[in-house]
Amino acid sequence: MRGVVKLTKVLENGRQQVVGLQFAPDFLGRLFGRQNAVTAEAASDVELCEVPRAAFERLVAEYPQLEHRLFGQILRELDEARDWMVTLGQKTASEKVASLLYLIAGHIDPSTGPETRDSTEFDLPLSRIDIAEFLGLTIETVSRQITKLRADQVISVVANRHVTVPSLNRLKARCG
Amino acid sequence: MRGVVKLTKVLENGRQQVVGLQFAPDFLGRLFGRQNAVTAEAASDVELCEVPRAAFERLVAEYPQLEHRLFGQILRELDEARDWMVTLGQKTASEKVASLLYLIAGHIDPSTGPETRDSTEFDLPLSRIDIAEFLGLTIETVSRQITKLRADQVISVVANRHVTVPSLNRLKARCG
DNA sequence: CGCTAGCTTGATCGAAGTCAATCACCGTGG
DNA sequence: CCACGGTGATTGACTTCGATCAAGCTAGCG
Repeated sequence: MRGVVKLTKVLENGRQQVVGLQFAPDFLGRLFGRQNAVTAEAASDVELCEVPRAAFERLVAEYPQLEHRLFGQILRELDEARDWMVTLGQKTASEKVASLLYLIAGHIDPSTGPETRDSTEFDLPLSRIDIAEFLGLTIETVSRQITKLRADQVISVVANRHVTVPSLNRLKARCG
Repeated sequence: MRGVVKLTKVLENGRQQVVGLQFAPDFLGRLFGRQNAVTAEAASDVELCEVPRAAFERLVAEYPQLEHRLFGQILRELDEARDWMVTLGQKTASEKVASLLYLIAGHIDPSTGPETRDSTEFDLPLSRIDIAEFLGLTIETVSRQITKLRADQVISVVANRHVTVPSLNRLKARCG
């Protein structure tokens, strides 16, 4: 209902990768008892609506339209995962950081009104560690790239978490 | 029905990322006229069964069970995409190459019988360029890592394409 | 006050990228 | 049959980007 949840996977040796962010009001959970689960963790304060698995699955089985809507969301998640694969595989560190900021800016904004504004601001739901794990970088590299973006006036940051973007297009231009 | 298809995405500047491989007998195509498409390209000789979009969508709308099966496949693809994000984000070059070989070994094998064998062999459906684009590496790095895997007796390669894996477990151990 | 957690900054190192040469394999045409 | 060019893969020398190691800095809090 509110907030940001991060989905992560770990490798035996402790390396960890954030594989997705879910913003309200997405559905969260494994359908059809599938394995290979990810770990879900609140990244900000969250408020959520819990439904017992059995009841939910009965509901889904009974109303194909509900399944259809869930299908739509999963398809969107698949597209986002693939977009992110491009970012992870092909972009430089600074492009990665810019891309993540751009992604968050686009999703977190509660004012879903006339999205014509070029400037925006938001609170980062992720720590530097989370960001590094999402981007496949170290926190030091993330920090340096944020510093650089700040030096180039692409963003400004107060209290390490609150980000102001004077021009989303300028930020987008940094995404590669 | 037969063969391997690769799904790719490109970045304006020409950088390209393979975001998925589809092995027979997967369904291939965009459901529900979604945007944000990927490019599908045959990676080996393929044989496929084409269905007109309109007829197919009518069929899906009419038989929820069909939609349910497609849902299952997409869920699997999402899991695979997320697994691959971990590989792209956290693994070293040689782990990436080993992971790709392991992935292909697991999917391409037509003998879906008693999968207890620890050794296998197959023809790579991908060129070095494709592999590099899948892994977010350069062809030179891919080549060096393959050479190293060969030197360490984890695989042997003939004619650049035919790969023999004496021990899948040994290969898996190289995946990180 | 000092302590801790999270972030930034600097110095150095190493894995992978870049540039370039060579090789192996083919199909084509003289 | 063999020279020729073309494509894809390998190998080597060098460079670079991001990781690692190591201090500081800042803010919140007991």
